[in-house]
Amino acid sequence: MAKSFNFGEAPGHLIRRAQQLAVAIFMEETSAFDATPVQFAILNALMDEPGEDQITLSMRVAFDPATFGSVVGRIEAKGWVTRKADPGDKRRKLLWITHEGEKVALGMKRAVAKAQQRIVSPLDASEREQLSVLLGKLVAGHEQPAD
Amino acid sequence: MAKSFNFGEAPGHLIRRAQQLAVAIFMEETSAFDATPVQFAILNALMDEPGEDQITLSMRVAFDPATFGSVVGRIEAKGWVTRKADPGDKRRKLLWITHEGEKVALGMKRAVAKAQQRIVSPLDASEREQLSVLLGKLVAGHEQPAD
DNA sequence: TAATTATCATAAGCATACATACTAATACCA
DNA sequence: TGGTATTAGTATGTATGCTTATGATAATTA
Repeated sequence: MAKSFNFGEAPGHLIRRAQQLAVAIFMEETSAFDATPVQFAILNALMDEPGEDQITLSMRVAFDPATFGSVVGRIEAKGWVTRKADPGDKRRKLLWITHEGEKVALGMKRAVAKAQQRIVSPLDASEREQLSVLLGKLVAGHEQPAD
Repeated sequence: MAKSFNFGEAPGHLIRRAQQLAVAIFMEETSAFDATPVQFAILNALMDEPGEDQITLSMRVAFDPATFGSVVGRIEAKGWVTRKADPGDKRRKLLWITHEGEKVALGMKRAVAKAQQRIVSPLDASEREQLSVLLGKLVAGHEQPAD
């Protein structure tokens, strides 16, 4: 009986490794663009919901609100989004994707799709489906309950 | 046909969410200890392979070697590990877990095990097994090939 | 053996994450 | 309506994670 905990096969470790791979592949496929996964996700979400405020958007894409502001600051500096104060609630800042930002996001779509495919490429079609279902269930199962 | 990419169901996004959850649960379960997941993993690995050098160890636990040094610096400051220059190869620094560090790691074992269980708690036994197999295959499939 | 190349480690810079604290503004409630 | 609780956003500090650069040391090769 080993003293150490068998970390290598623990779900937490496997998930972390998978995350490492996913990010690396994403960056590789989208290297022609100057955007990180998080930045793409924000642009992408803003195409669906232009004019959304930061907090709502950060929750929709499951990002930490505190970090979110600085990320938005970076893509704002690149001219991809615009921040405007909400006239009705001066605390809120509403986000709009610019023409330029939309062009970037649309241009990245193909590369992102390919990255997603590459991530699961070691698995066959049936296994990919299983993995999605299992991860979906895992994530959903932790969302509601205060466990 | 939506303009945006459906990020929410993409494997990359699900993996990121799962990773968020896993870290959060880990931190919750081990909050009584002053160690992060990465720090625990290093201590844990050092119990199996005392006297290993940083590069070898960082690869064994799949961490970025560049970051690894600073993490080790932090746990060294806590008195949990010791760094000694390798007399045979002055480039290398060998790592040893201290008595104190071993006590911490052993003390955390139970909490870590519970965290790992909680992570997969939304799944039943068969699903947990499936997830491990699938993630294992995913990770292994990306290890060798220069794809 | 000298020159080249590879390796270990650290440093610096950028990009997440997350907790906490703080300001400003809004909502709610007695 | 006055006071309190919430909420949006930012700031701060800590901890990863990755890339690139650099220094020191080894290993290899011409």
